[in-house]
Amino acid sequence: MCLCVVVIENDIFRALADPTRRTIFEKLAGGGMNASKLREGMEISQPAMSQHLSVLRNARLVREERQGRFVNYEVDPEGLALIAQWLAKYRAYWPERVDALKIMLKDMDQ
Amino acid sequence: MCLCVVVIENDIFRALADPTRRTIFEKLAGGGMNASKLREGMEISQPAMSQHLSVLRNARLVREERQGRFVNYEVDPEGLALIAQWLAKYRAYWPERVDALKIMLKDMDQ
DNA sequence: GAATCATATAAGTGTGTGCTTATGTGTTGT
DNA sequence: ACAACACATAAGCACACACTTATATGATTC
Repeated sequence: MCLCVVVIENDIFRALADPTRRTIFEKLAGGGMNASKLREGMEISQPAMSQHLSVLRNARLVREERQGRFVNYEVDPEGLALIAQWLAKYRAYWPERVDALKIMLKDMDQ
Repeated sequence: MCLCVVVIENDIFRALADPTRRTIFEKLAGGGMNASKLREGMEISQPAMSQHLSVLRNARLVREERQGRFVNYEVDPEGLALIAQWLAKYRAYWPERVDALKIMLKDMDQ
């Protein structure tokens, strides 16, 4: 595995280690939106949100798109793919508890 | 989702956020072994290893089994299943980059 | 039962992380 | 041009984290 992937892998897991960032990511998974809208109902300062988004962006979990003076954020599949790739390395250990995985597979395999 | 899963989810991502712990986990994925053997070729102190294993154990990523005065460690599929479960929530975003996932699926679906 | 070995825990320390307040940058509207 | 707005960055601070050394626990061997 090349160095760059390992480095990003590190960024990904570190990004997801924070519960606030996981919440932000989950929110974005429901549909892209700008930073202000993300803050709604979250009790988080504007700089804090900006910093979290920066971390998620560096981890390829989120990507941005300028739209006028707003910046629209959305889930970046790249990061998720890298997690899946990491997880795939350990598939030998999956069969012991496949309930969640079965669902995952059924939805993918069409 | 129940609180306990969220808490463990947090433990999992925090555990994997450390590169040394990911290395330990990867080593164990190659086959269970005791803490002393894990240290071989790793340049890590005995207490540090013990602490890392404790974190991985709390995250359900690793489980222990006393064998005399040794403690054998091995991958706990529980943690991996929880990651897969977390990842499954975002499967809507997978199709955009499925190369790694395709492999994952092919190996599972038998 | 005393010495030894494998591992765990305790306490202390330097560094990283997530927050804060303050300010900078870039865009829209008047 | 300038005010208002959305967001980013800078600097500082409290706390978490990964390490260290020292010591404790628990199991084997002599």
